[in-house]
Amino acid sequence: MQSVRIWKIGKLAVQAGISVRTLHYYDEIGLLPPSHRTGAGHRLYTEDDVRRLQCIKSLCALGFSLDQTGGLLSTRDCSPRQVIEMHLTQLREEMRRQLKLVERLEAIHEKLQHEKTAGIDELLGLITEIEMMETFKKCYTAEQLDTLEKRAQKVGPERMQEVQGEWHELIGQVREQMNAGSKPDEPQVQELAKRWMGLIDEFTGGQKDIAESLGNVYKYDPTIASSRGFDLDATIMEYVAKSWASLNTRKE
Amino acid sequence: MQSVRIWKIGKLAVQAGISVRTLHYYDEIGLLPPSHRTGAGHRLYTEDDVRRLQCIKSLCALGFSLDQTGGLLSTRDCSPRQVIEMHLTQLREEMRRQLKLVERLEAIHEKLQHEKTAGIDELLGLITEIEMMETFKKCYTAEQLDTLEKRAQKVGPERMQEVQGEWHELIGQVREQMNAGSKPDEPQVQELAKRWMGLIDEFTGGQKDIAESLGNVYKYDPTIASSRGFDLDATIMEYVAKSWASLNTRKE
DNA sequence: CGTACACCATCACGCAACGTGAGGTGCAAA
DNA sequence: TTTGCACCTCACGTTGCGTGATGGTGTACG
Repeated sequence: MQSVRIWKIGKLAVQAGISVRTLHYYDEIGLLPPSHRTGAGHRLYTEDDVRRLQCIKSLCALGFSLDQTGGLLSTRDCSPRQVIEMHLTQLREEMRRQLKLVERLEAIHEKLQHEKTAGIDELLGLITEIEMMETFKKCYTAEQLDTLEKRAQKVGPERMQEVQGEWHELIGQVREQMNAGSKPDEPQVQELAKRWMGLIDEFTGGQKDIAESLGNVYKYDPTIASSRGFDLDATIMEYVAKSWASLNTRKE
Repeated sequence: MQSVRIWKIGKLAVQAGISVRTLHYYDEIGLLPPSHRTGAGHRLYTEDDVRRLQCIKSLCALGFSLDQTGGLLSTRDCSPRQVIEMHLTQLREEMRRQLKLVERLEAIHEKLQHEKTAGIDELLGLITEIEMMETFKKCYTAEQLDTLEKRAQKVGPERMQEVQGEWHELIGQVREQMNAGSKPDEPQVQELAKRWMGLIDEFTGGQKDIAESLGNVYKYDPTIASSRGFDLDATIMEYVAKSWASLNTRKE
């Protein structure tokens, strides 16, 4: 109603639908310092401040961090197009992760319906089972999947988890050798390669086609490996393959 | 290879693919205290500890917090079914939010392609515009939407934002009166009702059908109001409606 | 036997975005 | 003058660790 409109912090908080503490915080980090203060130190916000706050709220509602928001509001010239695109791809990535989680949980939930017992141990068995199947599902035929499932049930979830630990260890050791500059045909590397192939054998029940498919999975989509927690890439797999080959050629 | 297998913290970290600090932390919060320590205080993990760690990793991978994970692992009897379901619904909720964000950003991104200028002000105009349209899109006919869009362009984004602030203020004042026990036909409440209807008028360009639809939006889906940042529910709207009605009956 | 070096230990601060008091003013009504 | 509300400035708590700082251990090697 007056020519100059001024808000104290409480009113502004109500008007913007946020808390006083939030405004304190925005002041603290320099995102929205009030244009004026009273003699007693009370914050006084002008219309410009209010507009800035609206902007901040909008950008935050789009998922930007306060830091990014501040950046967007300060750069007068630079086009926000790129920022938006980056943010968008990032969000989509996040969504994919979420979707995977939900799918996993749904699978577990469904399996839980069939099982009568609902102890924590069964739950964990199901979880490892589903994690495994999920990894393979993309590349195997139904028949192969069936074989793998039987195999997994035979060795049991504990051994599966143990094996996972051994993989981590083994991969670490191989990477060490690689970084140390060891050649693939040196004996200590060949030793690692033997353990490597041994694990694969146990895993696949010695069926070559399955082992090969497994190799392809990791070869053509390294993201799967990292999603399973493995620090694995094409160079390592090639290194081990060479080492294994050097073993076999000598034997012949 | 030996009958009793013991891991020190570094080995276990490598084997599990996590950091030493993480194991320190899990010990600190009591989630995974090692079964033994050496005389010098070095942590010694047994096979049981390793299994527990695998469980923890699995549950975390499913999106449970460390707290929830600890709970799941400690409750031997209670069925985890409910926990899973709760978590699942929560995750789905989260996904819906994410999806909304992505859609909004996509809309903004598309609009940015058409606009030549890419300053921050235009961006903010687009954002408010899209937020508005999104609210309405669910309940209006194409014709009404068109009217609303023209209306929004006419008043401009700044005024739209200002109005939003006034809404917050107004809603707060009405809620105050309600909580204070004021009757709808008391003059100060009627004053608020007048402002309320004035805002709606400005908003809708005075078209009754649009205003009515708007009322229905908020009446039948209060979640929309809260997603727009309004602390609005059916009781408040009824209260204002009564107050407005009391004004009009007196006039006649 | 000493020493070099990797590994282990315990603090303790930092991050994001505030929530939640605690303890002390400013200002207007009763 | 007292009450009471709105405001102020610390300052600690949240989650899941990362990243040093500083100092003790354990073992392999000369």
